[in-house]
Amino acid sequence: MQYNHQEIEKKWQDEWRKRETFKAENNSEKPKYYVLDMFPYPSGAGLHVGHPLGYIASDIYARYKRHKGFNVLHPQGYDSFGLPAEQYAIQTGQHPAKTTDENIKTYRRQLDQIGFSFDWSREVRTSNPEYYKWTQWVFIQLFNSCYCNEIDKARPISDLVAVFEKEGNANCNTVCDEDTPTFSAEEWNNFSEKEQQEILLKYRLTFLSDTEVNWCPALGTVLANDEIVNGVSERGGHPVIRKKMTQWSMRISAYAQRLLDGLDTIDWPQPLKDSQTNWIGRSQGAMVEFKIENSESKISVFTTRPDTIFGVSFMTLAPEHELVSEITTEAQKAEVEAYVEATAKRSERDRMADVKTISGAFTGAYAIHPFSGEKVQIWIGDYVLASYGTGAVMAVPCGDQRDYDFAKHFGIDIPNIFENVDISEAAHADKEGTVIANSDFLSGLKYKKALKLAIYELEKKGLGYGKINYRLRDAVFSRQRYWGEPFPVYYVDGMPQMIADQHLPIVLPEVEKYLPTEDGQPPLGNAEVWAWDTTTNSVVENSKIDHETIFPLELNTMPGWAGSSYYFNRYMDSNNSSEFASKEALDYWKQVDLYIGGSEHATGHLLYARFWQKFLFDMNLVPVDEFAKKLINQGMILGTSAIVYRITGTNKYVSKGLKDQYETDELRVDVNLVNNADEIDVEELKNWQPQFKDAEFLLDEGKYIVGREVEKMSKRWFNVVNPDDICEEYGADSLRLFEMFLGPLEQSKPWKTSGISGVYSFLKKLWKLYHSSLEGGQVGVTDAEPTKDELKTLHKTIKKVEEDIENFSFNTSVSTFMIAVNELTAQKCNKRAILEPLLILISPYAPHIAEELWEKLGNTESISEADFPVFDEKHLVESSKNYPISFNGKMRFTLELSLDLSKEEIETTVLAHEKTQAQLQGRTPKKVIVVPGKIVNIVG
RNA sequence: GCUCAAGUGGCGGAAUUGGUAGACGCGCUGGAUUCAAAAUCCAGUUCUUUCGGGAGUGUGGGUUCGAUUCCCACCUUGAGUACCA
Repeated sequence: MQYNHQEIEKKWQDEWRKRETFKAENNSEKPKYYVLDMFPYPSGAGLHVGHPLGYIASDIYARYKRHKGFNVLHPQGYDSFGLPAEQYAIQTGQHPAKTTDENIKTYRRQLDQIGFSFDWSREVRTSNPEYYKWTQWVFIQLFNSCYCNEIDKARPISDLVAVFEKEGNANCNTVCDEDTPTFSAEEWNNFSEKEQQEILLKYRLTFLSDTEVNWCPALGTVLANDEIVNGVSERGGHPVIRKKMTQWSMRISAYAQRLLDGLDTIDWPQPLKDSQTNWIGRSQGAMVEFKIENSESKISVFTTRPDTIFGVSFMTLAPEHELVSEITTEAQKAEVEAYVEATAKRSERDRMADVKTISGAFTGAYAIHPFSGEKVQIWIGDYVLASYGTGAVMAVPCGDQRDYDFAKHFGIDIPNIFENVDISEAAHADKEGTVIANSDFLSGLKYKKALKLAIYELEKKGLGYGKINYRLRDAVFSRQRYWGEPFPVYYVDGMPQMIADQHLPIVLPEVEKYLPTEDGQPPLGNAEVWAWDTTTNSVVENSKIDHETIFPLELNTMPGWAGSSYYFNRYMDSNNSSEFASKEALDYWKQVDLYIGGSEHATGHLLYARFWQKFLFDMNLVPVDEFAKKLINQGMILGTSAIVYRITGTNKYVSKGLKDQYETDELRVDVNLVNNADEIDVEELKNWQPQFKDAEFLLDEGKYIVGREVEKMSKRWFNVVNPDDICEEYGADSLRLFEMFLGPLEQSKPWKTSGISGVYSFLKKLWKLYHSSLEGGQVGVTDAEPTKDELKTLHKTIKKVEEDIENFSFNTSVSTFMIAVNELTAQKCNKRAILEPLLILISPYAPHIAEELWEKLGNTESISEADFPVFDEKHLVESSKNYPISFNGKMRFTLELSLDLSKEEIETTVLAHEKTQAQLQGRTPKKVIVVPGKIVNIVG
């Protein structure tokens, strides 16, 4: 009987679906284990072989955990809001919901054919109203909360209102906007409703504000910082400019410290933690206030080096700083204005790319040094960023290279405040070991002491205070797009109002066009039925808006990361329509035990999701404040592009070996036309694209050999390999084994279809091993006692595979299986006691063939119900072993020694052997000393 | 620039409480089977050699009886980040 992967795989996929084999219950005697993949965005292109890598790994782990007696939750869903469906809609008029639905069907078919053990009864789709109802609900919870520094957690905004009514906000330690005014209880109570709402917006965890945003004109929308790469949009690579807009934001900065601290409690990859730490960017220092000569205004600066304050010889403001126009003197006005205008014109990208050119202008104004009272020039310069700290710096040219360069360039003084340090060539930025000099009360002190004393003196004199600054900005939450979650928000007199929970979801309205409106409104501005009737609590036609009972609804939608920031909680109880998950379900599953996904989400999804989880935890809505205990980043599978060489200016193509004889252009061609030996079928190529139809090909020994290039799998490089083709030809089990066999999970590696024949022939051998043990194709395994060698093979395999899975080294267990099958085939093993446990070991990796053979061995239950075999060391114990013997690390031989020899006996045996060796080689025997160790060590 | 990760045959990679480097697979070579091919099976495959051996895990040092593994310096590659005061 032949191994027919197509028949077997279809049979078991149907069977698993019918039997609901992988359905998880929300209560069980067994311990729980939650294995999650980052859910996919269902793109129109479908899956390529790179996508399932992480899913295969998590599936192996989930199946392994089931064998180990856990109640495993392993769900899957779709992150189905997103830009590509919307752009397709703009081009074709096709509703994004329809496109998305079709794409999901393709994804589901592709996922099913790989044989994943997902519990599909819990599927979520972020674009489903039943799902985004809860996204809107979380948004409302955030709106109704603020962050209290006193108890270091979020609390209801109503608590804050109570405080304001009683004592105003003077002593209120709650996170808020920097421009929040101070008021008394009396003032608060006298504020109008609108004024009160405006104040509260400065405290809410999601709030409206005029923010300078990253506006991408080509996409017609704003982008978050993590959606911008090298100054252009991550998607499409369009330029991004700064623009002021009224936007919803999330006050993630309130959680900066807890997001940092939480990293110590979770088992995530160090590089990922590092990049989150970097992104949050904590720096400890002080705020210092500088008075301005002949002015009421003051400049506050943030510095990490208050110990160097006596080295200040000038100050620099960002060109956008609000004091620039106020303090500039008549004489300098023209120069300063010209400079401000010039920098405004430069895009963010130019400014970033060009860090070497030093530019700036003197304002003519002077600040007063807080300690020495000396006059200090105030400059503006674009090396100071408006968006970090206060947008102003105290420049210490002797201690900071940028200040140094600026001072050198404009001929400003560079006072030296370090003992025995040469600053004629460059600034001295080292902290350790440096002694401060020429610094009044700080002179003679080292960095640590000087820092403390400087802050102490600043605070004592009321000139400043110690402060921790974070790079992490609040996250803009509004997108000018159609295909996203609508906000549950309407506007009364310009102030946002939340729609009550019981009226959710607010469903995305129909529009005729998916583009922004002509007057620049977001696409929802095209909707005709998009107003809120407060009497009926329903969405009604815009034409009815009267600003008395019927009000306009929010036109922006939520960003892509909204729906993905809590979905892991929703899976625990995804069909619950009255709560986002029941308390029982949340308390049972608690958090994700193993999360697998790409590292590209380090400062996006993974940071936002941690933020929401902490908020939900503060509000007692979830039981733990980190959503994923362990996380693994799977590497990317890269494509191996095929390149043909066209002789420049002609339609002639030369084989790779001949290309150096000509001047050629490189063109990528469909990788599927190339065979394992890098040879392309010229006839197929001619039919592939019209440009090759009449082309001439210069062959090398009758073959056209292509060049190869490893790069990201992408349609535009024609290097995409479709898993459908692989499953068709080799089967899902081969695909799964091969993807694991390619290399370490976390590493990026190129796909080369040629290698798959190895795992495919392994499966055929496995099939054969079981069939030669079955008499007449039926039951033939014997219940006879296995031999020592058979037991050794089995237990060695159990040990290795168990270790491999626990360490996520899935690549090496595939080798282990191959060795085991080869050994058992050689031993002609037909013992049930060996063959059954072996199948269980293999089943997480190659579940279909394992199920089929399991059934053939006479089992009626699914193999996924079987217990993982128990390793027994006694089968591996040997009586003797070959030991390496070395003399001075030079000469080596091996000697079989009994395991229970004493040290003296070993010495005698080795010496005897050495004597024989020496005699044979005609030399004098060396002295032998036994050095204790795992392996016997002998030194001459 | 800074942070992190990684450098092992023709290729993907294995081996790390320091102990026979190159498991396993691909590719390649030879053989068996076949009219032939595919498939399958067997043998070989780090380099070098005067067939005794010698060299060998990016480079140069160090620790050790012994280093792919530990330490120092350097080189290369990849990833992230970037005027963060």
